[in-house]
Amino acid sequence: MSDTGLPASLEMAWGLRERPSKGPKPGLTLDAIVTTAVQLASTEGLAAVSMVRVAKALGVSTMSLYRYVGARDELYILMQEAVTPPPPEPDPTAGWRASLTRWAHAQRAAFHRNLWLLRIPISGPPATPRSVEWMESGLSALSGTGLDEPTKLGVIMLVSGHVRSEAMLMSDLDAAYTARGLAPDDVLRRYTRTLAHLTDPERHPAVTRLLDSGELTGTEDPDADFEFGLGLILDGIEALISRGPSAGRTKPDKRAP
Amino acid sequence: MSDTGLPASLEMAWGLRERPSKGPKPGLTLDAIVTTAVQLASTEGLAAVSMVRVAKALGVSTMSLYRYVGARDELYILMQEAVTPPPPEPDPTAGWRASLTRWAHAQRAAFHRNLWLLRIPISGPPATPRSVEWMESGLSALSGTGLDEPTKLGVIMLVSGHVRSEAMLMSDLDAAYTARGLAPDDVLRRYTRTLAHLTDPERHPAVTRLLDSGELTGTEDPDADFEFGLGLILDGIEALISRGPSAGRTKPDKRAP
DNA sequence: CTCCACTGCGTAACCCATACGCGCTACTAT
DNA sequence: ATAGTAGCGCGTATGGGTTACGCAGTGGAG
Repeated sequence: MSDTGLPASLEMAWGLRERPSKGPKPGLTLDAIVTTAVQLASTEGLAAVSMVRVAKALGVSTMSLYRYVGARDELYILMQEAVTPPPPEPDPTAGWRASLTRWAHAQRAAFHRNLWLLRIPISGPPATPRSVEWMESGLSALSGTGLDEPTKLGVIMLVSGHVRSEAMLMSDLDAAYTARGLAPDDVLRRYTRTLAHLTDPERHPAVTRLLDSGELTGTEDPDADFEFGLGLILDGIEALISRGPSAGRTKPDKRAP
Repeated sequence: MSDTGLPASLEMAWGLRERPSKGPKPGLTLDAIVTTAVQLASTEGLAAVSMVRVAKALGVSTMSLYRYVGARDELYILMQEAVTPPPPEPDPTAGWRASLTRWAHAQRAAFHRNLWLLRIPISGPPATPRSVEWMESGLSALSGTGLDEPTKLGVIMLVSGHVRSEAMLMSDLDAAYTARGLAPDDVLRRYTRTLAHLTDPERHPAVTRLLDSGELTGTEDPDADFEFGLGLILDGIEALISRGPSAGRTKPDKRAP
């Protein structure tokens, strides 16, 4: 009946389960484990977060951790949950556009604060308290737009997809210059040079034009890039909304092929 | 001078390097290795592609592979390159919107054909022949729009970000139901039920409204979702273009803070 | 005909996740 | 009080992985 199908540690996160009070006093806390793992990820990247390393950092044996966490992937989810801040407070006076903009920026900030988040492989739909809070927050930013519910969902998924994309780019760049010992600018400069070597003005006229234009803002000014894309998306949403409340998403009624 | 900084196998992909003709005849080809790896990924997922497994499938020892490929990540890149089709032929009669739409669809199709592609961790900017071809193709779709070069780049990155996002969702869903033995629909149904259990109409009114609406098209009809998002983005681009050629991307001249 | 660049590969060092079961602890029900 | 038992930490073992290193042989270049 009330079986959520969720792992035990996640049910704890939802407050559905207490730690039992039977056996010997636990020497560890889920919190301590997750905090240590997060610290490790912040300083050495997600790849450094292995059960062995976390246990060593806590001064316990590897297998102890499995009393608290079902598997490594579960630990990853808990780490994500731990560093994800609550969504911004709703501002009833603000319109949908301002609200959604704030929502997107907050989400982006969270990713940028912990770039390793983007390295966590997603294994299923979000089922943590925080992720549902963010979903709630995003949806409610669109109340008053007259869009129907599934369309709202489509909109916030589009926006958060954009956020993820841009943050992923940052994460990649970060990984690239963490691997070698280079500065971010160096990586980009080196890349531009390499590209210039490899491209052929004949076969790649457009790329050549871009390189010749000098201003490779590609990833140089991430803020501007993000803002630019978000602006375009919001413009598209605006067009959708003003097209009338009934428009919604045209459900293509599949005719027989 | 002509040092690209690229790994040897990638330089081969660009045709910059021949296999030397000295020692004993190579018993393997890069092609054979990559093909085997791709096959393995298609049938058992990217996680099954280990040097050990690939070597075993080829009937050679593990270490032999390292004569052809510098590291596992390099093999991943070569796999990506191998399965990525060339971008669609440009159609000079088509406008930018049709061209870009075709471009996006082709890219999406490539991802959907090989969902494991999305599981490859990106470690740097794209530097393979195919990825440059796609870049070229995307940029040239926007010639005639009057946008300046960096803006064009921003636009195609936005679009391909959307493609990636949607495909990633598919890949996640796929991973979820490959892991357990469930059908895709079951995963979604189960998720909806779980979410309904966990959410509280008081704390999550908007999510509840969504769930009550019945039509959880969230990931149910991926095509429609993708089309919807792409349409919004293209609308945004259209607005940008018609705003005038000089508009470009407003470069925020950073005033002193 | 000699040289040596290049071949495949065996070995081994080093990571990792996790199943299983032991000895023990301390709460709960009697 | 006391027995029962759920829960604890952890040692051991299994089975996976990547990759450095160096050997013995090969065959084209000089």
